[in-house]
Amino acid sequence: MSPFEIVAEPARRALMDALVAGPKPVGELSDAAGLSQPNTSRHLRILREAGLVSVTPDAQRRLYALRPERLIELDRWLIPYRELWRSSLDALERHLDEGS
Amino acid sequence: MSPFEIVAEPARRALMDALVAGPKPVGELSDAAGLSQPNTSRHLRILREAGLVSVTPDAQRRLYALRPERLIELDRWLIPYRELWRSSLDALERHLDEGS
DNA sequence: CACTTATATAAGCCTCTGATTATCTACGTC
DNA sequence: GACGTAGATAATCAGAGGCTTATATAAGTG
Repeated sequence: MSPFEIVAEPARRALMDALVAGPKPVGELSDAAGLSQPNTSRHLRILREAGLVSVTPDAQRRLYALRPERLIELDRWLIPYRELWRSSLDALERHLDEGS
Repeated sequence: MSPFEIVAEPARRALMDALVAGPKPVGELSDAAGLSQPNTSRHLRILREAGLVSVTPDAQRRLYALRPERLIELDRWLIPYRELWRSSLDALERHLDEGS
């Protein structure tokens, strides 16, 4: 599954956003993302298989952590578009500066 | 439809990629993206409704052009993750520099 | 005005995926 | 070793979305 598809799902973005602050067990992620426990596990599994999170067992809990490297692909795809919107924003700015 | 979902679809990324070079009519987009004509029209409609492309009639043709502004949302979402992978890449670099 | 080209829309099918409910496993505690 | 907690998995269901085929509109061309 491509990072694009992974990130398309709001539930998964919510989980990832909750992980930005640091590793968390499933229970906390479930609460933070407002997902049921099984659903949380399912999406975490998808994230894990896509290489976007890692797991380390901690007694009966599992600590999930972000592995953001695969998002670089997304970032690289954005590059040409970024330049486009920059130039259009620049144009707008110039337009405003002219006071016309 | 969120930009995340829009961009999740390979066919739509192909269309957008073809538009980076500049506006194009449907026929060229269809060829460039390797999509059937109706399918091309369908995805272009989705892109249009999401505000990612604009259309200007040109006789019996329709010229589609990129409107990349809405991708800014995607870019902003990436910011915290970008910092994470930067720091991990930096760590790797330091590690290699140490020659250990 | 018939014909062709360019594009849009409609209908239908099929697959994929997300959510829920219920169950199973593993670990810790008393 | 019974019980409670944390998490994973299975089964099922429902809905969304993609692709194709067929048809419609609209604008040029003879």
